[in-house]
Amino acid sequence: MTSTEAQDDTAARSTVRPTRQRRAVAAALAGLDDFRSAQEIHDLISQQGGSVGLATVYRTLAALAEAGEVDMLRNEDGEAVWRSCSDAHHHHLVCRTCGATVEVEGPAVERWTSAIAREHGYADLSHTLEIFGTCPRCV
Amino acid sequence: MTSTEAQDDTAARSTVRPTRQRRAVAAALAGLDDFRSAQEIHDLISQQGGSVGLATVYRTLAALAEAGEVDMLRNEDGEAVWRSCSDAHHHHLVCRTCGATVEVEGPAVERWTSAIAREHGYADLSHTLEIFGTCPRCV
DNA sequence: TGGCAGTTGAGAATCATTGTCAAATCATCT
DNA sequence: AGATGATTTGACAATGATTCTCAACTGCCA
Ligand SMILES: [Zn+2]
Ligand SMILES: [Zn+2]
Ligand SMILES: [Zn+2]
Ligand SMILES: [Zn+2]
Repeated sequence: MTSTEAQDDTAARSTVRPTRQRRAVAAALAGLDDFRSAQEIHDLISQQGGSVGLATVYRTLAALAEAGEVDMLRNEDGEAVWRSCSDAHHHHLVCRTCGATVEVEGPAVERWTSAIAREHGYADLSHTLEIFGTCPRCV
Repeated sequence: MTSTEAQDDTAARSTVRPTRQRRAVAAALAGLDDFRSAQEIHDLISQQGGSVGLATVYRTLAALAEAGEVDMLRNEDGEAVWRSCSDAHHHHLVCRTCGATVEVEGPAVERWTSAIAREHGYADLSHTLEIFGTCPRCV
């Protein structure tokens, strides 16, 4: 996950309805512990008898990520994958085979990145830090 | 950049010719200090009177990255961008506006990621760590 | 100079992601 | 309930980056 959060959203007036589709996506994510692509989440919902358009899955995932409800990162192939995580800022140790994830925290790393960036005069920071590997179950 | 390097390449017999196209791509990279997309590098070569097919630019960049000659990372939009860097393993502080880059090293971070991963039984590791921001010149 | 593996480029093909827009839903107010 | 207006959805088109295809071309070396 990145460290910058989109907060403003000038049109803070708009209602966000908890529709059947959005509940389905949220439920699918809640039932998972791994990072999954939009396509996989879409398929999962279908397999469970649900029916949500792929575009809606993308829109919902984007909204959830925007709201900080889920984390999105790009796997080694550049594809976006999502997962519902804890609230606190953290990073991930992800199995590149099955997506199994471990949330990790590194206060020292956070401080280090800020210091480095500031030192070089960079502002409006964000950072990505993900560890990929093969989990014990995937040999 | 990631920490794993592709080494084997079973067909280690193949010759790698220093063609006009490959030289053009290498030269373009040498004349840059920022991370750029394949398209940008392609355009740059064209502007300087050169002519190299976009597919060849992609192929050459992939080969150079494979050989460790250049670093490839994905910007916040998920696009792949390349840059010729120093040999040692390092990470980057990148301006999300102009691509201006500062190479950074963090031995402590390297140790930390390895420890965390090992601790959870993950093998065959690699990691990504990039810091994005707005450089001094881009306000 | 011939032969050939390695290379190239134009264009098609993939594929993830986003845009379009009419139809469907929902919330609210008579 | 019925009307009304905003929000949401989904089928499908459109993008855009990256890869694939394959016939033509080239660098190398006997
Ligand atoms: Zn696994
Ligand atoms: Zn962090
Ligand atoms: Zn800049
Ligand atoms: Zn590192």
